[in-house]
Amino acid sequence: MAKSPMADAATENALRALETAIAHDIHAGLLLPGTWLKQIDLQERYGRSRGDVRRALDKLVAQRLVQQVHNSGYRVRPLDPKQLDELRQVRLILEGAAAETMLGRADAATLARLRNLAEGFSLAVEHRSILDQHEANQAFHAALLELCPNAELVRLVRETRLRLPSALLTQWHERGWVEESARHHHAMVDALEANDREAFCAVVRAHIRPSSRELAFKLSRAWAPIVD
Amino acid sequence: MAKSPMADAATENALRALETAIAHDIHAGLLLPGTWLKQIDLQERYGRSRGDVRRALDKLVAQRLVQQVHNSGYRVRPLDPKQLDELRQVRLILEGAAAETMLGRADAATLARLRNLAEGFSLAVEHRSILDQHEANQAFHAALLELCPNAELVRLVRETRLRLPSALLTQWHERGWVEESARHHHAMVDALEANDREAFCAVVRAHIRPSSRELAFKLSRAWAPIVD
DNA sequence: GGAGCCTAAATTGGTACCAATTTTGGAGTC
DNA sequence: GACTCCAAAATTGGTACCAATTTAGGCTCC
Repeated sequence: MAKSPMADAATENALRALETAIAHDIHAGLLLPGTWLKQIDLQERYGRSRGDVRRALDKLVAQRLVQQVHNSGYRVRPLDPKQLDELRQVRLILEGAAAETMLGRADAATLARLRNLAEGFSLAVEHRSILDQHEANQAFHAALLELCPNAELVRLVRETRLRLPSALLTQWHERGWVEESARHHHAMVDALEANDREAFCAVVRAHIRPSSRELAFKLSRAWAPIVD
Repeated sequence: MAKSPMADAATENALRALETAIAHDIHAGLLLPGTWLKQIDLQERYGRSRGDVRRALDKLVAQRLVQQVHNSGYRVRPLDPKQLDELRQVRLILEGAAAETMLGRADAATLARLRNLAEGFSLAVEHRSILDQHEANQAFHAALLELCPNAELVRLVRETRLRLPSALLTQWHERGWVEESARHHHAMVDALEANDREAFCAVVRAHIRPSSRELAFKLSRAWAPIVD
């Protein structure tokens, strides 16, 4: 019988789906940093076999979103303040560099789509739940990243963003931050449309800027330091 | 009985060791891009159980050094020219940013050590095998990276470097390249000692500069494109 | 009443086995 | 002689089982 790409894609997607499902729940704040991820619980929660759960957890360990302790299992990785600050710096480096590559690459249709997504986030900020805001924000940034021609850079940006518990961060930030983020999004599209490199990069950097030091402290002081 | 950190470290190191052993053989050119990594072969070659081999290969897949094809197994990931060029750009971004953070951080002892390693590479270039040159080069850059205070950035730089088949690259480059690399190393230490930011960053960038386009073509044309 | 120890349950991690799929080798046919 | 088809061997990937370790609960002793 001939090869069956359908089945291949199905199993591959199934495994990837579990991986992203767990990651999503971590980002949504359902699984807090420090939580122990018992294999039996995950197996029931997501309706998968234990082997699948183990493989997915191993992937998440490789992504540094989850930590494995021998004979104790997997836990959501608690980030210490130093690490959060370092990741913020890495985001500045990577997303700043990615921004440089995006100018002059957006056609009218793309600009319209980005405007739509920016407006979607603005609306979510006003009327919807924090989770919806999170989704809208991710949608905008995903669309923005598609402008970057360097696929490897895009992958690194995505992975780095995935390592920060964004849902928790926005939730705990000062009130004005989400509104400012919405303004940033519109400013980014404006700068892209005007092909203004300086302005665009400045906004991208400002978008990452907020210091998460005191926040990181709140997030981390309850858990033991990481020793890997 | 009390916890046994020794045993933990042992098993952990054992797994990591296998992972790095395979990665090393890939970089050394013993396992060429496109080679199928049969689990039985690896199991015999490194004297490990099949489970260990599978876990190590999964790690390498996560590092994008190895590719997994369902029902066909694992193969050394063939890089296409576009990807090599993109990785070169990412190296410029990351190592350039890392260089910015290194200035004013090297004390006399560290400078002496770096000089020693730079000289070690120069000697290897003149008198030793390509494999030794590769080792000496890695030793110098590992020591240099220790100057960067951002651990996350250091990790990214290491991972990105590990994704380029350096042994093959240096082997096939034009004759003068290794000698120029050796000069670069000395120039880096000089700039660090003089605390000359401009010069240091310029050398770091020049060290990555060589275009690998025609080389990438040679490396990749024999194998099918990557479709993940 | 509280601390310490010991037993039992639960959880993890590794190994062995088995089914599914691909590949290899050979026989038969055009 | 070359191509096709079929069967056997080999390899992969998943599942189930089992040992090792940790954790929880209860009992005893101080």
